[in-house]
Amino acid sequence: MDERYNPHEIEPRWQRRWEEEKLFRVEADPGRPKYYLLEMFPYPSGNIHMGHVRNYTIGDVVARYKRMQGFNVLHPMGWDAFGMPAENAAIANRTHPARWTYANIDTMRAQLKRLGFSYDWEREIATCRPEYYRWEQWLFLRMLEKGLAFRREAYVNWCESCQTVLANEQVEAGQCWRCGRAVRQKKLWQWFFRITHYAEDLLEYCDRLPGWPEKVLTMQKNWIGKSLGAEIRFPLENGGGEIPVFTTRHDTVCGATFLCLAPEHPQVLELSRGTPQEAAVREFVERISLQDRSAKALERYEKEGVFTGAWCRNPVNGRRMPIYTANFALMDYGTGAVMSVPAHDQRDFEFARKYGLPVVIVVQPEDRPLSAEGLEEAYTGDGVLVNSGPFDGLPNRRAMEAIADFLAREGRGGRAVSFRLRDWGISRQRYWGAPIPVIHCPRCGIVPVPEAELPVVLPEDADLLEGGRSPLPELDAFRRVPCPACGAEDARRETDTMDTFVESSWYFERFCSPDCTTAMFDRAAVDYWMPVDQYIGGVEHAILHLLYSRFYTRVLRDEGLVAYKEPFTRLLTQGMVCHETYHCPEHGHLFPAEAPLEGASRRCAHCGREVTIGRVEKMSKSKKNVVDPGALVERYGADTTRLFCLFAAPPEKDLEWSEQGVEGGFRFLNRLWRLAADWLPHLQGVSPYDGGLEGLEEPLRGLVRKTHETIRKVTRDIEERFHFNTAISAVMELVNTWSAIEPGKDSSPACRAVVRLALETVVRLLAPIVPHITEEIWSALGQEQSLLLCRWPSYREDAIERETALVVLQVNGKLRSRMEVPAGLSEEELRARALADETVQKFIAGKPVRKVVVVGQKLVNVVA
RNA sequence: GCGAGAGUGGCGGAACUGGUAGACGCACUGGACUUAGGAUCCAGCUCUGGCGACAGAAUGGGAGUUCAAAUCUCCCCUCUCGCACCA
Repeated sequence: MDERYNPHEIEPRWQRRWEEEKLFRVEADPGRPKYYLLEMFPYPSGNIHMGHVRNYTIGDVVARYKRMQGFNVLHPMGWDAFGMPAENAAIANRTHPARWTYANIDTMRAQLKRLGFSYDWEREIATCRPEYYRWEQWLFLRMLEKGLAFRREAYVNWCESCQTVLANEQVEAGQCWRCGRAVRQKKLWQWFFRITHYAEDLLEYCDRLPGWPEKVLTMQKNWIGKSLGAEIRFPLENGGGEIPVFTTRHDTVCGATFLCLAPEHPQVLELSRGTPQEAAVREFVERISLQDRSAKALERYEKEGVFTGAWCRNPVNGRRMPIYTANFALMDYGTGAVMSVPAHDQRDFEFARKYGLPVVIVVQPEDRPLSAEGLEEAYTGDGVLVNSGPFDGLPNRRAMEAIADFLAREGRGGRAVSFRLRDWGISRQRYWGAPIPVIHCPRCGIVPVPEAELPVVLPEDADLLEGGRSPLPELDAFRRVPCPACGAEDARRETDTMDTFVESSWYFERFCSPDCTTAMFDRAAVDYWMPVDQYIGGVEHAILHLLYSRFYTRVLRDEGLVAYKEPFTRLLTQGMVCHETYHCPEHGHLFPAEAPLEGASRRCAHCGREVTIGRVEKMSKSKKNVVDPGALVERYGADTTRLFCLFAAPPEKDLEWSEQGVEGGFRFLNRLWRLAADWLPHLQGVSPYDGGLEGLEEPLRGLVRKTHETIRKVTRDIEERFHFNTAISAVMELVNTWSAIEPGKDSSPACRAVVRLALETVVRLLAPIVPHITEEIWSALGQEQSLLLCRWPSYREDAIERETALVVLQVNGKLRSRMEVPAGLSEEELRARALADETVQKFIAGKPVRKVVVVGQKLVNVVA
């Protein structure tokens, strides 16, 4: 072994060997227990960033660890390759999205390989390839047949700069999740997946996913947003018809004094027609629909509305109620109409006060009686019904039941459930996506592309148009097709493409049989590998990707294609990678390298001015607080990079990047290397010590014990909670203990055997974390087989037992002394020894001992 | 506003079911080796008082339960994340 630790020489060498010997390749093997470890596949944006490195390092450690535990581990990698950045880049660089994407994939694959991740590269997939998306199109047709895919005209979230529609899940605080531009409402014909069909099931199963973080499940539950309530239909005063309303407070129905319809509600314009209000309503509706979402969010407390000119009757007490249209009523939720009870709902209250509408109290709290005139805010608590005719005197909770029954009897409504979850809009007016396989025929309507004609290949010779518009609608070669049903020449192919979240909703199944040409996947392979045992990725996908995948899996199941309902048994959401931000008064945000440390402060490398050190924030290009993994690997190697990612914080927490911390990791590996090199000449041909503690003297005895204790600790830390940081520190402790023994000083066979055991253990425990340096030391020890094929070490109980115990002595709960006693003393014995202790005596100072608490072999507390 | 989570040395972070607070690492200080070292090795390192043994205080703040609280309960403060007119 070389004297110097040189990662740049050893790392590529081992990577080559792993690849040549195909050590990462796996096959389904029903005779062996499987473990499917998956990390969220990346969008091929051009370069691997620190977030990827962290995510994939965590995954790689688990994959390698499980492999050493004897599992048949599936650990694949691929590319979420469709999407808008490719189009933007294509325009900016005058290239084609496909060329840009494939070039990025090549770069990023090389970067991943350089980090030594144990992927089975023969299973690599890119979702933009027709062999992949043809099966997505195939399933789309099945969904179409079943009504799970459908088309309707709807108000959709429209992003002007992306020139496309966004799903509700893709709108964050009124802004586009991708570019940040304010989203506005636009009415368009769109394709949807009926995810609401599974709302109840998706919600229910949230409680059957014990391996998922509580936080993610809570987010999903809130997103699905089930509420129990009632539907109440309000008959219109003039002529027929009624307006259905969803409410969770049907107990307050007698306090409803007016109705509010969403401005987009189909009946709004109809109701106002011919009334003096017609013009005012039209103007209001127009104004509100032009408002974008963020403007609406900002004006959240500015309630406004207009009387439509129409009236309805309260179906319970017959009260005559004006119908308004109001900006706070959402077409998206419930029925798009609200019964307004100003006394018991804050929004309705504000609205009523603004427009001078009546307030009627129907729920009286027991402690303080309310009056309609004196009311300063809505009362939303419980109480007893008043002003409610036959329901007066009922506690409001019970009144809910009674009123629901009443409504059902009268044919005016009844119990109802409402979900917040909307159907998933999957149409994108984009080019770089999977084509939706249907044809519009003027005679036959929507005609599915015949299965034999799949895939509908995205034409790769198209050039993008100015503003990023999709070329597909103008590409006759693509768009003009004869109708498959009637042969009409003037049929037109659908030019919308699918949301890229569709591709990522089933890629984990495709990994099981990536080359399958006859179906989405090979059933036997999926039966063996799926579901994913451990999924790892960022929390940012807590709703979008994870909910869509759960939905898609249900579709596959109902199609009889898979046997399970949930795709991911365990989920780990890793924290973000953060870094300090640097800001120069003249040059703005600076990269870490542009703000070198000078003593305690930092100066701008361009102008020498002092740099303000900002808060620690998520690494982002715009703030320039990024560290390039490539540069890091070049400087320290892959092992150091991996080590620091794992050591700096437990995986679920945010990681604060620190140059000095990386340096520390590098130092540890150097130290391990040197120690190994120093000992190696003494360990040739020596077998590792395999006994218990008998017959060993200190310090060897201590080292053997520490070795076995470390195996136990590291195994638990990885197995139970993926706490690699504490696992690594345990190994560091073992190395510290070992390094106290000087090489060559004690040449006894026992010493050599014990040290060999310690070294081999360190190497095996660190193998999943820093695979290259450990392989190198392992082979220098004379081992011919790769560490990858080596089993995870196990510990001996009889090497961990201690013959003495350290017992802590407290007086009145305060630590006063300690004593070393032979292991296995009785409580009586411990109590006696504790009371006899000099320091304890001093602190009880003659006071009577009231109580003595003995805790195991660890602690005695004397209460005096 | 609603929901979830988190506050521990100069810093990142340890502390299993309440039982030695600060493992491990970084930074810092002193020393050794050295032409030199930002290399390596040894020692120290929560705060206050004391030469010292030692004593006192301390896990965001305040109360409480307990022989014993970073850990459990209640109130308050701060921060992060998610949802955001959801009827």
